[in-house]
Amino acid sequence: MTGRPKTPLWQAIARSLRGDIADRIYEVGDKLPTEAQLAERFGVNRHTVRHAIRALATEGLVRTRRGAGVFVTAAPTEYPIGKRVRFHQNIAAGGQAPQKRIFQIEERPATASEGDTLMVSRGSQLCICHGVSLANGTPIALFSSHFPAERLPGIAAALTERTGVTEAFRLCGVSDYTRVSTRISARPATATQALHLHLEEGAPLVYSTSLNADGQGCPVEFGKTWFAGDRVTLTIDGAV
Amino acid sequence: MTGRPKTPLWQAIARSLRGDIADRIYEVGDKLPTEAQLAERFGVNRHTVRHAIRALATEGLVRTRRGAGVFVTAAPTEYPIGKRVRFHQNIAAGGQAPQKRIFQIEERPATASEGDTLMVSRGSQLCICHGVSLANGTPIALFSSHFPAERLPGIAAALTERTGVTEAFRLCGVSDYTRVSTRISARPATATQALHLHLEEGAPLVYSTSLNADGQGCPVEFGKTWFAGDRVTLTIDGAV
DNA sequence: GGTTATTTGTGCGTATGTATG
DNA sequence: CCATACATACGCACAAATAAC
Repeated sequence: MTGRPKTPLWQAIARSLRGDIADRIYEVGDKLPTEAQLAERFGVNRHTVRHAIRALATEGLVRTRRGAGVFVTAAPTEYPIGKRVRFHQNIAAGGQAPQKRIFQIEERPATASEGDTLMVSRGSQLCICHGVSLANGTPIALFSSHFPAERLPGIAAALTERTGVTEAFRLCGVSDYTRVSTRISARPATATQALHLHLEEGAPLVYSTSLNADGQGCPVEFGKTWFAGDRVTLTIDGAV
Repeated sequence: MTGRPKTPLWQAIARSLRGDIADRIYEVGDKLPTEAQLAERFGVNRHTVRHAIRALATEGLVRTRRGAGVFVTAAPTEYPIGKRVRFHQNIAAGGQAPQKRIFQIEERPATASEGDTLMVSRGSQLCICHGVSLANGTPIALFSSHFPAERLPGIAAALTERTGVTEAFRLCGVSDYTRVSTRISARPATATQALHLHLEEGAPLVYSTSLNADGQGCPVEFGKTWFAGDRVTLTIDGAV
């Protein structure tokens, strides 16, 4: 034959439909084309389309109603990236309930490269916060935030008391902060990452590193974030 | 034992080192820690580290010199995203040779959603350009650019003659254009995408959709881009 | 320029888990 | 159930190239 289609047809179709939902070709609440129409579009049997739709339904992306059709119930979370990136605001603005779960708060001296990015001397104490971000109860990202502990007295305690980073910063005397830079690439999920994000090992993640600074341009946070690739869309407004 | 490490140790180590290079923890030209040091850091035998390094060497990321050490020879391409995104300038600014290969130029009427984003009526003619972008000869991204043909007379011919989109626009009377919005997520590579990008099927891609408009804010291009996740890092300057 | 310590490259032996027949 | 083959992983020893003194 032509080649060998390693991926089953129904998976390819599910992926295609998933992409259409992520691209807002089908908005939340929209009715998908009928199974017969989809079967014709993809050139497959209706059973194959049904298999794909069943997969999307178990993922919670669509809901089927007998006699009515298939309806989009959820779409990837929009996550705006700009000068002011606030997790809670970002998620809440999309009409979803933001939530954070902290795994561990670690304190250790900075390595040379960590010190460079945060503009502190090597060996200066760091406070590192590992956890997961959720929207509407489903995990969307893993994060590990690096804070310069000596510049932010009491940051570790503030992070455990308050859920938001913004509030924790305020307790440490940082009234405002802005995003200096963001770097984005894609990585496969490790076994442990997949576990926490409820994904398969090797599933594509959006890996982002970011630097936040206070009003004087002094770095206050260096963050690494692993977004579940099919559950989040980072958006960048041209104006930023 | 604890769990079952499905992925081989040497692959996990290779991935970790690959990430460190992408994060610029080890810059191009830097010497990696010795095999003995890495073996101690990862808690494995030196042979296992060697296996990982061999994998990185075949990828062209590092080069080994007996008696001297292991040196970083390449790192992911930096691709700045901002108000003015120009492929050739982006790649050239990083000291790499930009190149483009066009697979097909297609002309067909716009669907309803395509018309919405490009602000043309449904059924209005579109010019769609499929191809691959390369840096230093290695493919880094697949793209399909959608142009409103009626707004840009002669765009199809201009795209075949000139390599750059910027020059093609100029031929059609668009002297300048800026990035209106960018949307980013991660997707696994399909079989055909993997083929063109020289990746494994399912490898993580950064999937980006973008909208460019002319000086009057009139959309002139809607683009979809699939970046090879481990070969590109999108960077967003806070100031843009 | 020669000596020495460091570092990669190579070889062999052992053990384990997994897939195949 | 057993034999075989293969990939993974560890341990030890030594050769060869490099760099530093």
